[in-house]
Amino acid sequence: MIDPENTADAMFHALADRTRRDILRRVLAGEYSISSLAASYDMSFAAVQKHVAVLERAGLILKRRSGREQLASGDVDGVRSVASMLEEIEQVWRGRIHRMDELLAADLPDEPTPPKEN
Amino acid sequence: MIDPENTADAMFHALADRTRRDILRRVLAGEYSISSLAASYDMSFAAVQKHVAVLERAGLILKRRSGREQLASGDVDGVRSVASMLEEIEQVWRGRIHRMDELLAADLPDEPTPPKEN
DNA sequence: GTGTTATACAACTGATCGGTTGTATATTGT
DNA sequence: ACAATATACAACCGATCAGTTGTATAACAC
Repeated sequence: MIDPENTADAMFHALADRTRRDILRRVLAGEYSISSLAASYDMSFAAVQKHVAVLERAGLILKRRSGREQLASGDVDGVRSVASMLEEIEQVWRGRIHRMDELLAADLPDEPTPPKEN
Repeated sequence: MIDPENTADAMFHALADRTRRDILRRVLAGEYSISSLAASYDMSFAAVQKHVAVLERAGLILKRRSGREQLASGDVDGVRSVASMLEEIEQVWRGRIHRMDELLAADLPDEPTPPKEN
């Protein structure tokens, strides 16, 4: 189950909810117990607990026990791995531009390439 | 409906499905009709059509009519705007580190940097 | 001990999702 | 004119989702 596509599914799904994105921002700024997080939202404790579980399963946050509290903190490496997935996707587009450049170079063999793109 | 949170919902949701991510990679590499895309997947034409519609609503692809065909191509600006959302989220974490540094600096008021000399 | 707080988890519900089939409407090729 | 192709869209279905309530357990405070 280390399939990167499954990981991508879980990460993008976790990010596709604004409450979860808000929780992620909070716990990236500092450690929060689930109760203190739950106090910030107009929904039950159990609902917030589920959101935290989704973020944890996606590898976007880490939990640490401290007595009876469960402290959550954002996992910046998880966020970065999502960013690198997007970079890979964008790289496909750069490949297209590159191929277009080569095609133009073949059609106009004597033209020094004008500066391109971005 | 220019709420950036709604946009984020739509974009992350669109990316949270591997078939849609695969379609996005294809149409970032070049223009494809919906039929030609549909031929690549083991599902009905209508299912692929729905995936393309989700990607289009999320602002990740553009469609262009050509006769009876609908040609889809990836919108790299959409992909980049998702990446910048992630950068903003990661920036929250950088803020935490920055505050931690300031706290350490306050505890050690005479050491601006930790040089190891002497 | 009692009572309160923090968490975990199961069961339920309405809404949305990802897929299907079927039908309708243009467009193209003959 | 006709048949084949490309798309659009509605209706349906099982699965998952996002929320709820309720119950159970463990760690504090007194």
